[in-house]
Amino acid sequence: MKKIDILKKLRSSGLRPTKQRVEIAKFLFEREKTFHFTVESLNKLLTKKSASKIALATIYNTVHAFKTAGHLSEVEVRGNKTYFDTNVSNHHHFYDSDTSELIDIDSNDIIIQKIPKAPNGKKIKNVEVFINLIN
Amino acid sequence: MKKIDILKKLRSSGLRPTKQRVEIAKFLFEREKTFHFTVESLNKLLTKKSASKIALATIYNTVHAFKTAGHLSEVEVRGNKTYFDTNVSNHHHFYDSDTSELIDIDSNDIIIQKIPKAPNGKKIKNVEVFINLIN
DNA sequence: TTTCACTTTAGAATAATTATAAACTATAAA
DNA sequence: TTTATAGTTTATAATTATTCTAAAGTGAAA
Ligand SMILES: [Mn+2]
Ligand SMILES: [Mn+2]
Ligand SMILES: [Zn+2]
Ligand SMILES: [Zn+2]
Repeated sequence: MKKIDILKKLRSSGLRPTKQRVEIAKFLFEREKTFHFTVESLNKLLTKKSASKIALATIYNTVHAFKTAGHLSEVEVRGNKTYFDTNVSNHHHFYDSDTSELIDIDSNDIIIQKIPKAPNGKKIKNVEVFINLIN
Repeated sequence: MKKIDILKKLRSSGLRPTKQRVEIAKFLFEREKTFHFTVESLNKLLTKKSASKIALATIYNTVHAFKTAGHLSEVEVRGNKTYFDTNVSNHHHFYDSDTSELIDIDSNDIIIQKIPKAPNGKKIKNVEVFINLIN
């Protein structure tokens, strides 16, 4: 994904391409592989990488704006930090509690044969599988 | 589960059956169905139910002691609160984000046909399935 | 009974996140 | 181009969940 696409991506979702947003978006979206992060880890990586310092509040604002726009998803893992994911398609995860690392599993790599029906009046929105790892 | 069993349960895991622990244990374990809760919700329910007030720190201490003893498990759900579960066997969950409610799914009610192999050097500890619900 | 390690407790401390409100800026209109 | 303004950033305060601390209290072994 090139810079022009980043600008398009932001503009098309009603987000002004500010210096900060472009920098964060380039960091998050100009990569081959899926990226899982917390706001804290993203902040550290951005501080290390770039010259200009972005306020922590801006990173929170931006990550939430990207999530609302559908450019990031939120993943639930153990712990009290919120994890975000550049993979917004339906997929599953390995979770290595040793390193607190998430690894994507393609939706097609897990097949569920039997599943209970949803309770009274509710519908199934989606199914998420977590495979917890140990050494 | 009767009071004598509660005392046995506590003693057998090296926990002195103090007034507070017995009260919390009775509240948590003397019920037919599985119970999912946060420390905050447990605190509210205990305050409402009982005459004697238990300090919040004690509820945190006790819940963690019970978890360490294997009498409670921790469930990961969306949000930044920690959820606990009186069901300590291997099982899955429906999650109703509308009510923030967890519902147990028996391990046998979900059959996974295809699963990817664990990454290099890692082993699969367990597989957790979350079925997210909508109205 | 006495003793003491274990436990409870109030309050302080920490960690993650959100709110506030003033300064700044992208961009549409003039 | 300037100007106007709604959107954005930022430092800092506030909030929320949880853990820490250290003093007072207590269960149970001796
Ligand atoms: Mn979490
Ligand atoms: Mn959680
Ligand atoms: Zn992912
Ligand atoms: Zn459960």
